[in-house]
Amino acid sequence: MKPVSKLAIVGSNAERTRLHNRQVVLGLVRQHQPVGRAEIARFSGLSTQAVSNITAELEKDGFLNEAGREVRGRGLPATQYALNSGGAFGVGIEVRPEVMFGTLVNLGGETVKTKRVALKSSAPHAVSVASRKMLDDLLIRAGVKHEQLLGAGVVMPGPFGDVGLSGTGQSELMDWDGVDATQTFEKALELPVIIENDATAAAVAEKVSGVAKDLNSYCYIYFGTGLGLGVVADGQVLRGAFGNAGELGHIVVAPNGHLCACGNRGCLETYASRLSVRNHLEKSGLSVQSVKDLEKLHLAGHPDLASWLQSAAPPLSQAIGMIENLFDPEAVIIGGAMPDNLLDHLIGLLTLPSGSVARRTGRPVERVLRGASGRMAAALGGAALIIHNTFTPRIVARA
Amino acid sequence: MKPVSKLAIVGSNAERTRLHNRQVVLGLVRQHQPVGRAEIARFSGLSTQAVSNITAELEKDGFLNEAGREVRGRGLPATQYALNSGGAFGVGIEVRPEVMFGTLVNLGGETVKTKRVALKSSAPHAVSVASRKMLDDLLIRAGVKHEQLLGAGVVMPGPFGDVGLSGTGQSELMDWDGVDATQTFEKALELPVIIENDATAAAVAEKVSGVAKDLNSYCYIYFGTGLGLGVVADGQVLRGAFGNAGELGHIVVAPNGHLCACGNRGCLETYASRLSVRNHLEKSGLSVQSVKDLEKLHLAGHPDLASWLQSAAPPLSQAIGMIENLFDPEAVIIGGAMPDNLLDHLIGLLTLPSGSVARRTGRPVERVLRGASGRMAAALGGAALIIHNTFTPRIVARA
DNA sequence: GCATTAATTCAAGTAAGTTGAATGTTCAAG
DNA sequence: CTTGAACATTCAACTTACTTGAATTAATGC
Repeated sequence: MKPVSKLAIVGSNAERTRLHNRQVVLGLVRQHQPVGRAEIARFSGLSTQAVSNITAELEKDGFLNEAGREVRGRGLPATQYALNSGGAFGVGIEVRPEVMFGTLVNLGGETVKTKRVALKSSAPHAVSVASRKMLDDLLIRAGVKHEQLLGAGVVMPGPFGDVGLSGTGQSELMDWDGVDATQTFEKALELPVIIENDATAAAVAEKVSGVAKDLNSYCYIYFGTGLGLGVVADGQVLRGAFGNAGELGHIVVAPNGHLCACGNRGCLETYASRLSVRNHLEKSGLSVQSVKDLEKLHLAGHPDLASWLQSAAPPLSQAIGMIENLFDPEAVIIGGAMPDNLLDHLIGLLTLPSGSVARRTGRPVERVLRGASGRMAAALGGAALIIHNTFTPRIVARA
Repeated sequence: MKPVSKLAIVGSNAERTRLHNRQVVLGLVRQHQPVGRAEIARFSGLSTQAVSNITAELEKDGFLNEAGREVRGRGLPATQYALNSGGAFGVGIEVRPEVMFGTLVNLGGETVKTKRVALKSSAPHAVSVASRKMLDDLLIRAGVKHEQLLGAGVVMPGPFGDVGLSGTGQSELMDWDGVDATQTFEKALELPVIIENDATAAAVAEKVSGVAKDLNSYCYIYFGTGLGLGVVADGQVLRGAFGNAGELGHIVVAPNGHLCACGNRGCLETYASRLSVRNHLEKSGLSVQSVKDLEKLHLAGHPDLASWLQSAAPPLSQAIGMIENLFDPEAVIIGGAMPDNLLDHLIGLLTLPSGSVARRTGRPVERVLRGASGRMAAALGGAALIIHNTFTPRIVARA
């Protein structure tokens, strides 16, 4: 097991200051583009001169482009700047036991190319070799050079480390125990790599190109193999001391409820998850394998699916109330490997508790939103993590 | 209602860099004292020269003291530095409807003086005037000058803003609606002020002078008027988008369970809180007002108290499992306005779920710890927030 | 036209960190 | 006992990146 994180915060210097300010400026341009430099200066608290220098550097590096001039009232019209979407890219890679997804996303958060590769083996060497192959293919098809990549976000099944959920029957990858995944992929891809779980990645995907664009604190309920929760608080990803935060599936919502594979009773996952739909439908002899299958059943208005929705909504509502009370987010997003219209239906059935800190007047957004990234959410999220990191300053620490 | 936080991250410059590095150095000294400058340089990544300059400045400002020399093997013995506990102080103020507590805490986290004042009125003007009076009294009794104060942490009953928990019968303060509490206290105390809720304050108190000294990610279950959760993640306090994160009391632990004042059923607060003990004991005609009363009953081994403990432990265990799964903390701390031995007893009765990400091998600390700050936790926490802020760099943002 | 307003650039100034050489101290080997 | 290696510290020169104030440019309004 990893030792308790001895988070050591690192000192700053001129170089790191510049890095921070580049991120600040880039983030402000993303948020307000097209925008002039004087305005960026006002937002950031930097001098116009500093902003000028930084934008010049960012333009030289291909992150920004001039975007006309804005004449508004008197004075010299501002030269406006906008993100140069095609200037840099992030790769997202989702590794599952039998398949791997890849996504190439540009600075603007737009998906440029995607790829799906079947995996013969989920062992480290096989996966990392396949990932590089996939990356090269994506780059060639998109006409993007390796130097334009900011990094890769790899989404792998958690929980990470030596934890107490091993009996949950989660389809973990083989032979990755004790392997430094970050290093393995960094070597194979020749890129900086971030390893993340699906829920967190999906959450960040919504920030970069989905419904969370204007949110800074929100939670994302992810229907994956299990049920995960991705948390973004004040723009920062919440990982927990051991990187396993957001294990929503094994929250107990009903003492003495359904028996869960983890040994406990009443886990949320036994009511609301892909596993639970599948089990529910199997009782009627229906075998559902893919998202498409579910979508068909839902469009056909199958009664067994409807009854599952009815049974899933209350526990999920309860969990959302809990999340609202604990995290006080601007919104809760629901998404993942489920058909959009099924999720919409489910959201419609929720009865959110009225006694929650989230029940305030004049909310700018709905309490519950449906994720916009569809079933590619995780892979897209991997790339989004990279993009997000280029825009978001954070305190530099080392283990 | 406050609008959705438009978190705007601010640019950095040489001055802010120095501020950051001062905090880094101060934090490292606190953690490793007594410690030499070369060692601080290694920990922080700064050059020895920079560390020398910064320690000199910190010594001049009264934050650090030389603390002898350490001879270890060859080479010039390092001049060691340690915190100058008496060099600076933080004030903590807990405001309750009828009473106010004050604490003066030094840089080392030690409580120097405390005071209790009855409040005739809980209206803004009366409270702020009384707070200044209390502060001045604390300073005189402790022989501390106003200039030595780093700031004040004021703990007030939440939830803040216009939220949906107003029907919970929580004893809120009068006439504070729409009042800018921070400004009110800053004016009265002539100090920088942080407003915080009791649970978060108590959590930080444990970091500064309690059982969380070596923890960076942990949660604190606070028995106050209600039941709150303070969360520290990677050394940073989690507040939520509207400052109301950690509303643990109204988490539903039993669908269709006890009716709660908030209108929902099965809230954790109806099982495990001071309110719930009081109600439980009232059924037998016992009236418990103070912590002392509870302590006496517990020492006497009163059967009704024992039965409450038995009934409170399972829902609380469930909640802790949930917290572990969602936040993945290094430990969960339990404390607040309850007798220590009662809490210890309660902790002994917990049956923590085995299927939790917290159930890992080789844990350096227990999963559940009892808070060390006793019933002054909140007021102490207010001061601790100030001290903590002196040691902890964070990304500067503005609304 | 001419004053006003505002963005931008220029040039000089400043704060703070880094680097490499010099200076003390201590231990250990000869 | 002397000498040199190992470290912590300091000194002085250097570098980076931000700030400041004046100059420049380009609109608007009268």
